[in-house]
Amino acid sequence: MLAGKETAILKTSTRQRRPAFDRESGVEIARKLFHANGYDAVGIADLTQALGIVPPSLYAAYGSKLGLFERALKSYCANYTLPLERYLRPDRPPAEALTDLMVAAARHYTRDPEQLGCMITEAMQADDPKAREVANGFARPNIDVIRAYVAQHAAKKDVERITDYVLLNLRGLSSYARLGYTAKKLVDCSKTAGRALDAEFA
Amino acid sequence: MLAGKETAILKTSTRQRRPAFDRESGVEIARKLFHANGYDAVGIADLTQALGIVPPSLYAAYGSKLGLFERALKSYCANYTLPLERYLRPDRPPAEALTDLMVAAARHYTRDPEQLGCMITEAMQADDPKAREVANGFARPNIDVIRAYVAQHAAKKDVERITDYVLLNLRGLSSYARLGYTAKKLVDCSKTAGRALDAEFA
DNA sequence: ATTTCGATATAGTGGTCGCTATATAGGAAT
DNA sequence: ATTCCTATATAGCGACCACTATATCGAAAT
Repeated sequence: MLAGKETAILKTSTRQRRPAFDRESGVEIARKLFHANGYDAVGIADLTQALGIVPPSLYAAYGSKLGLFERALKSYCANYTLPLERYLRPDRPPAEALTDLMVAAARHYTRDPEQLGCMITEAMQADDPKAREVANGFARPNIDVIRAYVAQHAAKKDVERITDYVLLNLRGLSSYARLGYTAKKLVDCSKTAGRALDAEFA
Repeated sequence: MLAGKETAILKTSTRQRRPAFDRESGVEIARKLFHANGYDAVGIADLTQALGIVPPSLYAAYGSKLGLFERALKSYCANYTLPLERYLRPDRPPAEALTDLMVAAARHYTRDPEQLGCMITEAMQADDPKAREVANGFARPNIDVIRAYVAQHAAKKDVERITDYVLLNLRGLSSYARLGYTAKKLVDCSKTAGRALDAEFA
């Protein structure tokens, strides 16, 4: 290689060098972007611009777009999901607890107009198969918590059906939140959905 | 321009010319592709390959990707959606009719593993805003049919809430169908959802 | 003071996106 | 037979995609 002389042409005076950026706060910024727009719709350019860095820094820090997304989802799970246990206390009437959970989800999913819906739920529907897989991994523990709670209160043959029903409504709430439905409308939907649970657990 | 001579270099012997393609069957092929994969995930290259044509033919025939998608959705609405009127007969018990509708949707959305869910519902969640707008246009009449049916049987103050609940469950069914849930699971969800309607209309 | 090493910078990779400028083929009209 | 007109063909547009080869900077270690 005789590249030594050529590369020396680079002007050294105009190069601006920033201090190393904070990777944790970078994850938070990425989380907001991914939550607001979805995995597919957020590009590397969007991310680097929002983080105030250039692509190589992003790849050095997070490995790939998917790697950054995974960290963003992890942060979401740790700090921004509904506290399921707060609603699903083992001694509560189950229909009431599950209804409260859905009502809380309705409010949670519409809390911030730039963070509508459930980030995990929406990511499970991404076009990118790897992003879906990551999202499924984060969803599973939460699903298991709900199923385990239902299993404590329903006949064995009904557990899967009731769990599916609750999950399906949560997914509907997330989708409708993203479509712009108001908190009131979604809360009404949750309460209506709860009436089926009243009947199931009567 | 002195391009006359240069372009004469094109070999005229190897050019294969196909007969004009059938635009209506092209729409059907596109409908399947869009339904199976979603608007965003289907590219012009996928479409032209499936139709056996080259891009300029596609644009001459349909104007744009969005134009073709619009025709595909129109075909879907005309020939492949649930016949709402068949379930929502004005003289039926409303909880029964709406439950039947949801059960039928559960089966309909899982009928063909390559055409899972409702094409309109899914398109309303596309990343492309124009595709969403088109989908909303096709969704509205169907929503109105359901709302009008509910309005015939429920108190005025409950119409919107019950309609939203049914629509939210239909959306959930479509999403879960696409995630691979079996027809049986979705039918169970529909029946469970129906129990809320039993209570509402009691 | 010198070396080392990690994090930044510039600049660009090959690939795909939706879309089109231009030319040629073939049938219909004259 | 010549002229149109339409629908095809080749070839490629500029923009964006996720990602990276390479160089230089700056601080820590020696």
